[in-house]
Amino acid sequence: MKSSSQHKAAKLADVARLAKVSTATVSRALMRPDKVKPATAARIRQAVQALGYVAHGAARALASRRTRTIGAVIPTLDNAIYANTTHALQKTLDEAGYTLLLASHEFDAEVEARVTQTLIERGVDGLVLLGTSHHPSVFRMIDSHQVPYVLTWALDGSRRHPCIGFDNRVAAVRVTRHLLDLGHREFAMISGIVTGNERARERVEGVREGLAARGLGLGPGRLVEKPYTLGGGREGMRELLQATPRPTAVICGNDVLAIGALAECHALGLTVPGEVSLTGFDDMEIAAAVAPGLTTVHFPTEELGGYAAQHLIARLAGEPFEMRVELPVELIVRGSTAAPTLER
Amino acid sequence: MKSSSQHKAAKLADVARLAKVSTATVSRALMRPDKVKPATAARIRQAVQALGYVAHGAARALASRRTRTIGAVIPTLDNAIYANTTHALQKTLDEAGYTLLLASHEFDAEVEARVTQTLIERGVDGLVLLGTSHHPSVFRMIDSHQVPYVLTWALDGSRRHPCIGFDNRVAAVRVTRHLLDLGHREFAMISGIVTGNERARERVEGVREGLAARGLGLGPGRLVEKPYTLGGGREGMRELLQATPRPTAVICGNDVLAIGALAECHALGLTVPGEVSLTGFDDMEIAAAVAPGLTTVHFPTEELGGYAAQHLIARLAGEPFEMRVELPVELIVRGSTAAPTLER
DNA sequence: TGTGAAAATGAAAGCGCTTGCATAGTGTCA
DNA sequence: TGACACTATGCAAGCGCTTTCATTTTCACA
Repeated sequence: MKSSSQHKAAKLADVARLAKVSTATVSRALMRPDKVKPATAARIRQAVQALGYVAHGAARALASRRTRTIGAVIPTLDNAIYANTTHALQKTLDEAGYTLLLASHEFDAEVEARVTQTLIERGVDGLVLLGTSHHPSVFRMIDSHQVPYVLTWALDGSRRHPCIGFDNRVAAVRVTRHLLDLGHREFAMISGIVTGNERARERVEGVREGLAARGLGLGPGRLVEKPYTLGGGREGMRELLQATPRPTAVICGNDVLAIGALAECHALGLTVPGEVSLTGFDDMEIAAAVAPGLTTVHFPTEELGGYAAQHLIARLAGEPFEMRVELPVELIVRGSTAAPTLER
Repeated sequence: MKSSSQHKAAKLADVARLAKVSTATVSRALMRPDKVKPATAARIRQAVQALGYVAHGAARALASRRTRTIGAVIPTLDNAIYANTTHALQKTLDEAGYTLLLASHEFDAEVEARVTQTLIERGVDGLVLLGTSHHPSVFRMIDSHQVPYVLTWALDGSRRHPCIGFDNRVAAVRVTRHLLDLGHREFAMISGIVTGNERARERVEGVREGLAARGLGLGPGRLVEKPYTLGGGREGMRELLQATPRPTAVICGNDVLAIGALAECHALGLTVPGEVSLTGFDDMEIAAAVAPGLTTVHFPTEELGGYAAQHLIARLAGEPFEMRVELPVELIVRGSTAAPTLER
């Protein structure tokens, strides 16, 4: 805690000198220990220890032309559901010796393009993108720098991009059918903002499709778009309640919106599921803790993170990889949905 | 989307050739445009555009000995409260041309030391650490590499480290006093895991201090330690309810624990605040949305992120900086606390 | 139009590491 | 014990950029 402060950080040459070998050998001892005689390796390890040597990442990256860094661009940190995926991603990468470089863009396509450029500039070896819709310059940059990448959370319709994700449309169909089967006929939806977010869009489409199959639809004033916040959910609920006849089933674009909507129902003295049934998507931990429990769709988000990491790790190691992986989704029925009270 | 795929990424020399200037001039045009004649700069800009040139970060870092990267080590991504801070941090850094390198350790001190080393290896220009307790090797590495850093969320008692944070102890005293003033005498606490987490520890100390001032204390069986999850809160609540007399006021280590505890009360048919008053810390968005609203302590977490960024930006620019900034906390009283029902 | 100072540019030396190739050391088998 | 096949190490050439220093241009003013 004192001596070291004076000196500048040790470099490879210092270690080499102390261990009485060349820098080449030290480098090898650090990168592929099996290429070095055990005795030498031990001597080097000692020197590293003694000097507190830490490799200079930039120099290493420049010389080896790899950074052992993977970049991930996510919409926002402020959503536990991405946190799950990101955590699994980080963990799996870490175990393989890669570092995760994380960037978020708060649902702004321009910002996304900028941070992606920054990541490429930082020399990431691979890139994890969330969703399938991206600023054209994103794909252009990826293409011109030949950065291996994988799209996540959604499935690429064009089948041109490697992807690992869920079928959000099917998930929405399933929720809708559940409500239809309970007897609901008056539907409404609080969607997330669909601009540049095909996950949100597909969920709306799925609901429409599910309804259409029974000759129903989402009439005017029956679909509102709100940011993925509790406030958005409350506001959305308030707006939907203007319409007559009042919807008996409100499908929310994710659990956060649904819990906001639930809070608003409580505030308004509207019983759930008595007067209105509510559903979400994502199955966050809190969906089970609120009262009543939230009917929602479970997405294996951690698995997703692990798979995304494995995909890139395999690719970077020159191994074969899947172009398209679809993960299963599951409807979770809890207390927030029930048959509508027939009183008309 | 086609031509570029063939070539390898353009480098500085290619731009220089196309613009008919030296690499030095291109570099200057990119770094300090004012040092280059406008006409030349325009020509260079054009060449950059035409080639889709993106600077090689590692080379740049190696030559300039700065990465314009700041590292942040946070306990977990899976907590909206850190997401707030992190987002503000990222935003402020971004505006100053810095990139945030984020790492989490899931409350494991060994992992924290490892990721910190990785960040230093990656050559971060500065480091943001969360909390004041860290593995000794963390400070050793920081010290030997002379990395400017700042501790956040808590205030360093030793006054040796630059820090920006809150007085968690005082926050806890305030909550305790509020409950005492309502007339509570039977207290219990669900704390977060205190090992290596002085924020959690200080909150416990604050509660003890607040109680001691009125001649009370936290008896055996009245303090449980749980991880910061909803499940932790539920479990904690269940355990505390074993004791007799039953506590009338339960102080939770953060809002997540409190909401878990609230859910458990609902499940057990225990009314809040009728039979038991509940409080949290952090004032997450959801604290206002649950029913009843959660009494908690608000911490200006976004401000914290902004300040931390500014601190490092100033320092790296050679400007003066504050060694210690304390941010104010505020008690937010909502519906989850009330006077105890006197029935003994 | 000539002069000197300031502005703009270029040449070249690294930044700290990896890695291909050459060389030295080690062990094996006849 | 000598020759051969490895294995372990060293040498030195970059990786793509920034930056110092020297040189050339430019421009204001006389």
